[in-house]
Amino acid sequence: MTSASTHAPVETSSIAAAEERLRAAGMRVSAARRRVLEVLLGSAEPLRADQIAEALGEHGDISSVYRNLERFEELGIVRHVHLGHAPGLYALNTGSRLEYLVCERCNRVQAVEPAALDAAREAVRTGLGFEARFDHFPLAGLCRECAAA
Amino acid sequence: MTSASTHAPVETSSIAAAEERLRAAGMRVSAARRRVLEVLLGSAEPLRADQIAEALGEHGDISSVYRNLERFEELGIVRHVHLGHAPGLYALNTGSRLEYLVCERCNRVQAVEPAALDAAREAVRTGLGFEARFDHFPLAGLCRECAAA
DNA sequence: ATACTTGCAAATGATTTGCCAGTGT
DNA sequence: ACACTGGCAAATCATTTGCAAGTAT
Repeated sequence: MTSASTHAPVETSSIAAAEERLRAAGMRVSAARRRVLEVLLGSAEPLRADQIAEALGEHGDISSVYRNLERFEELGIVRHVHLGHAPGLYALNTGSRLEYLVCERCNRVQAVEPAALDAAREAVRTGLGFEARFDHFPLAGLCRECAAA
Repeated sequence: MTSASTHAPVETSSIAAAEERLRAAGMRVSAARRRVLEVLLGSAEPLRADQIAEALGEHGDISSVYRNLERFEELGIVRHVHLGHAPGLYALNTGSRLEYLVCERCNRVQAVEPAALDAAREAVRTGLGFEARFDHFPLAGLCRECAAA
């Protein structure tokens, strides 16, 4: 693997691959960066920047966290989502990127495989020539329960 | 960004209706409120709170603008949209509510009639039991031009 | 050695809140 | 009169930036 491409998703759950990508980009592998990656890897769900900073302990500085998340994102190591009005949520960029539905009434978040929204995507593409994505900004509306009311 | 002051005839009907709603709710019809309504009525596109405050002139106070927009929204007189990362945009709540598409690459905003997204809405409803809405949070993705690249 | 990074403070942008004088009813 | 409002300052929340000291390579 000598690829110099920087935007292919990280196909691994290991930190080592991310570190290699950092070095390949001429960036340094610091303890703070390793810890951020560990925290993200250890979480089942996307996290807020302040949650990550807190998880880093006493030395968790939120501005450094934001800075590193931004750099990780430029390298394709990390992705973030905006669910409703809430602050951004960050996660490792694994191969399987989920898409999200958010209920505007109960605020419940539903994560689905992209295939679940392919029909809708196709409808938008054929109707408006627009390629819909629900992995950064979610699809908003009313969940089944709230729509009933 | 359209000029709020206009030489075109102002439709006072919707303002009058809004004022009536205010009175019905036990709220007062102040000069500041009337002016906010006039500014919104005079604009072809939704406006940011600071644009409204500026349009009010020297004594345009943004916190009052936010407070009044919030109250207007509770009464159904006004509604707001979040287009991408930008601040909220406010408009009078007319009968015809548009839905929005935002390109994540070029940030272009496309306003469409709800019918244009009915096929997509139907696909989401039948597939996931979710009632999609694109009038508060827009549909994000890539516009035709950006999708080509 | 020398960039790159960190941590802290301070700035920013959007929105909200506290307070009190002012005004609509 | 009286409660509701407006304006101003200050607070909040999420995020960004400046900078001096620290560290990876």
